[in-house]
Amino acid sequence: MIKILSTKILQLPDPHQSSIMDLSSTGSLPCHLPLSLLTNLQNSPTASSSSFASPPATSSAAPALLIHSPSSAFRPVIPRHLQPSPSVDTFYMSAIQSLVVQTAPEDQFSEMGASEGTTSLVKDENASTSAGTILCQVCSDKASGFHYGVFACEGCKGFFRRSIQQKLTYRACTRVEDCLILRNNRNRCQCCRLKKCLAVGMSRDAVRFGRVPKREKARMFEEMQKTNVQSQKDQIAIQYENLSEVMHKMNQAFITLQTTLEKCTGPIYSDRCPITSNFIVIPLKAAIDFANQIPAFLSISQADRVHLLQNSVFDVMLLASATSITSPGSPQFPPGGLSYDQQSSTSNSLIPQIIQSISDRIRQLPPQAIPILTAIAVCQADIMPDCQQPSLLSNQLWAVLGKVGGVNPLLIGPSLFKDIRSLRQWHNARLRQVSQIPQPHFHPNQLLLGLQHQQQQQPVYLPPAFLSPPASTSTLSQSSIKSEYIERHQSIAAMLERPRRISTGVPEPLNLTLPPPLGRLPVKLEEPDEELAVTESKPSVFE
Amino acid sequence: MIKILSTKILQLPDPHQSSIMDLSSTGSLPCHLPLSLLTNLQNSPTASSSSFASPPATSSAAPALLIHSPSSAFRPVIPRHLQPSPSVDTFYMSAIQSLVVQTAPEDQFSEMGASEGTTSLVKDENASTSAGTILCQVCSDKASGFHYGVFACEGCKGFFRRSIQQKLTYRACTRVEDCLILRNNRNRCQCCRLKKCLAVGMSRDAVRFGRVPKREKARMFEEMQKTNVQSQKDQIAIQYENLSEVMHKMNQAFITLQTTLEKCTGPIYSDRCPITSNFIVIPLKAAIDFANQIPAFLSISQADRVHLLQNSVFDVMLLASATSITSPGSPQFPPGGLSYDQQSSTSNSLIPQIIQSISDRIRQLPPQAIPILTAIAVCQADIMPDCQQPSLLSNQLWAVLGKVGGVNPLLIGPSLFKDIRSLRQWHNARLRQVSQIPQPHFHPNQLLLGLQHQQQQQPVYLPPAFLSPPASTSTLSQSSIKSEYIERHQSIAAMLERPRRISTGVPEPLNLTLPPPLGRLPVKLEEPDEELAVTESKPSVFE
DNA sequence: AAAAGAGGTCACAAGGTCAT
DNA sequence: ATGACCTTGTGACCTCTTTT
Ligand SMILES: [Zn+2]
Ligand SMILES: [Zn+2]
Ligand SMILES: [Zn+2]
Ligand SMILES: [Zn+2]
Repeated sequence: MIKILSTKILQLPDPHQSSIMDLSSTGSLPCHLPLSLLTNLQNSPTASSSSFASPPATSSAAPALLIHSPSSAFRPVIPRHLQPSPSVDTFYMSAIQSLVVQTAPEDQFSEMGASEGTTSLVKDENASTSAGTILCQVCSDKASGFHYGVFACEGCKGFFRRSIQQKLTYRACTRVEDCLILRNNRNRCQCCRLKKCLAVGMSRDAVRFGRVPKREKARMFEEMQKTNVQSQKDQIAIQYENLSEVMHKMNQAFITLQTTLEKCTGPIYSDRCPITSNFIVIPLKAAIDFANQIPAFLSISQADRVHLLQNSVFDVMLLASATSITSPGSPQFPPGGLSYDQQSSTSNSLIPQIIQSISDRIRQLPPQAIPILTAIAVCQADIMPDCQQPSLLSNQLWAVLGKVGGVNPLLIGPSLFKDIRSLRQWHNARLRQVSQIPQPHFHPNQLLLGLQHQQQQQPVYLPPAFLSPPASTSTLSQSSIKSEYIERHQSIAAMLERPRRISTGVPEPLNLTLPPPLGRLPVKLEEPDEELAVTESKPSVFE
Repeated sequence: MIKILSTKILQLPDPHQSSIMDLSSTGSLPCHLPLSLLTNLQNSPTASSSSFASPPATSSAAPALLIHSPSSAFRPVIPRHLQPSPSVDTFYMSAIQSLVVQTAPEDQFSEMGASEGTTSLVKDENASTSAGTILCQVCSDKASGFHYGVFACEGCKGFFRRSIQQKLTYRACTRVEDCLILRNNRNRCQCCRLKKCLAVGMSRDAVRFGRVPKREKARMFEEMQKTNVQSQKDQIAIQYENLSEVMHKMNQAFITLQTTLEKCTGPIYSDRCPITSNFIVIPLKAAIDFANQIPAFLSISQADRVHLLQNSVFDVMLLASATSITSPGSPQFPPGGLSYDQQSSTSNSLIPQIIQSISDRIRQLPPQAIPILTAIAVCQADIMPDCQQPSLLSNQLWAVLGKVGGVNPLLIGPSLFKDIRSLRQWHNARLRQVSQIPQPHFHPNQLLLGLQHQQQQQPVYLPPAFLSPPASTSTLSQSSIKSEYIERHQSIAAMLERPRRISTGVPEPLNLTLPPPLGRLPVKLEEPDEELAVTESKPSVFE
């Protein structure tokens, strides 16, 4: 019995350093925050699956929490037992989901239990690496079958056939004969393509005709799985080949993030639909835009992207605002500055101190390390055991960090993330706790983080959806409620320019390398078409 | 037990010339060696069974020659009576075994006598020709039964049926209508396939229905044996059809071997695990890689391959380094040149002279003959009476040698091999003799070949494992010692990239042959076939 | 009945075609 | 030159028939 050794993910920087802070201690040190945005952008508990079991007991009894209830339509009540994850701040969860998914869900299909239409659409788009489709062992395109002994796409099959029929010899590689062969670039270097074909075992002697023996199918499947893992690695690695390019891209994205965040400080007016407030959506969008600029971030699956972003917006905001150019460490950042409320009974007054400490530690790092650290914060926001793509990505980022930042960030990074995560968890717990003990005349976001306004102008109201139950679109059973959410998300999506959709997950590094359309164009017979040509056996024009 | 009648192997060049050298003579002529690698890569006695009884008599008198004792941890002592074969350099034996097998040894199976897991894996790969399955008389694939008067596989059965049903006429053969029909290429020439079908007696009139009387089965079995022998021949012959291709492949492999050997000269440090030294493993790997590039070498059984390589590494090194491009006959090859120690009491000082003489003779041969000669050295390293595959292979190689090198190499070759074999035997005897009297402060390789350092830089230490008892994984009974070896071999395997799987000549591309243990058994069980194959004396692995 | 081959079936791959 | 389709086999399984 041959055991397939799992491709061990090498964890570059092991977080062996322990946290230096204990969030359970108390104190009373008021402190100005340069991080006011944090008070408006929250995220969910880190491990949502672990908190599955026990939803808060008080949830179902929620009375009228808010005085200014903008519109009760924004607060659909969904029975707890239908909710898979009892996260509180479902508004942002849903908003992030919408912003990431960015494709209009199709209502007509989403009713059915298995969510046939929507789910398959979304899944098919980028789950080709992990799910059932077989990939070409040469270029990781979709394989059309088992050709010359390996799974190969039509392109590689034809290429190899031509190569061996007329014993073609190609011009030598312009590089070191190590070109990564992917769908996008498989036509750039014939030499390396043929080399890869031979390397994966293509051979005229290995042809297999006829029906596939059933006993071999399972083995083929295993083989294919390994290839998929490899192609995922390649897909990620190829986008980190050029270090300076990576750094430039990340720096630009980070600067954009910071400037966007600085511009969109403002109050949330409770008398308007909160979704229309730029104060809420723009920062979210900025964080997502930044994440999308992380090289190869769009190569990982959409579900993972959503999950990662839902768990890392806090961290991104913290890192971005702590090193903001206009307010490097000074409390000038919030126009109406906020400070933690040390009077709040349940608030931990050490929190401001901790935030300040974290900010200081961040600022002591070399400036070029910050964007990478922020990217890492996104990519390892949560441990996702069933998918290693984020780990591959964060490993790449750690490597970049080591190259540009030296050893110091590598050492500081893990403990820094640990502390940020602790802070995030405290924050989330606070959020949950507040939503469970509603008060009359409750001023949401004062309690939410134990904040109070120092300057009484510009009251900041959290949107009521903040306290809504989660609106996970895949688990909703009531269509009316669901469509409501869908409407919201569509409004969000419509407000923002539609990001380019990631075509079929893996092999599309978005704007990096545009695949030149070679060969005959596919006729593209969409499968849900009418049966116009189904009944007739051959609608061929030659007959 | 059924013995396969050996088809008389025609010995092309009969080694009628007698050896010109007598290794028992003595002398004292120091000599530089251009063959320093030989001092580090040894192999076992040629005929292990014959040298079983009497180690050299002078062995017991060796005094303490060496001062530096390497770490004794590498010298596990196993009682002599546990060792089936008294070969000394078991380290290399085991290493070769590991490198050839190239699959991680499976401890759980190798304990049992029949070696259920590992052996069956190995056997299945290339012993299908000799074992109990009936082969198709047309293409040597596994026959599915008696079709149209002959044993045929499903493919040939269907092909013939189609041919006679719709009286198909195929396009004429592009060659001389002499294509060898084998499983791998049976679809390349329909013309010759049909011709072969008719040649072996396929006919619509020969159909036979119903149950087969047991009387006939014996006769069928004999028929099958002939088919097996023929298929082995074909399998080898088909890989020697294209002479230029063969030559190109062999030349490339030989050049790779030489350059690899030249690069990995260096000392072996006794303070490190010798297995991690490239100086030891890389040359071994290079020799094996060269052998694997010999056309049809991988078509012979794995056990034979191991045996041949274990007995021919010495010869390969000698041939490769004697004709090394960078040091053609000059002593520049070893960085710290070595010479034979004429002071050693038991050393035969004629040896350097002999090596020099052999090297000179090798270099007088046409250059294109050297790779083939080296391949022949591998393939007829030892006489293996129970299997004629190596003989078939070396016959092919002799034929190639005659074509490209003319008659001279054919005449010189046999005597050259005889002398090399004598040298090898002397060398092995020396090795054995040294290892049997371990001394404190023993310096292995000075004694091993009676060498001393002329220039004191770059001391060359043989790894102590050189003197270890054999580590044949199947015969070791002490698990602790065994695991030690296994650990070593795994480290070897891990250090080297796994060789590409060969899809060429071998009937099965290696990893595809593993039966999947998933779910229920394949629809067609293997067992009923065996009754047909052999009457009752089948040592099936399934029983 | 049981065994075993003839013939059929049809999932599948090699090779050709030709718009791109 | 490429690659999406197409045609032409191929052969693993299946059913059916014949024999013991
Ligand atoms: Zn491909
Ligand atoms: Zn290239
Ligand atoms: Zn056949
Ligand atoms: Zn032919």
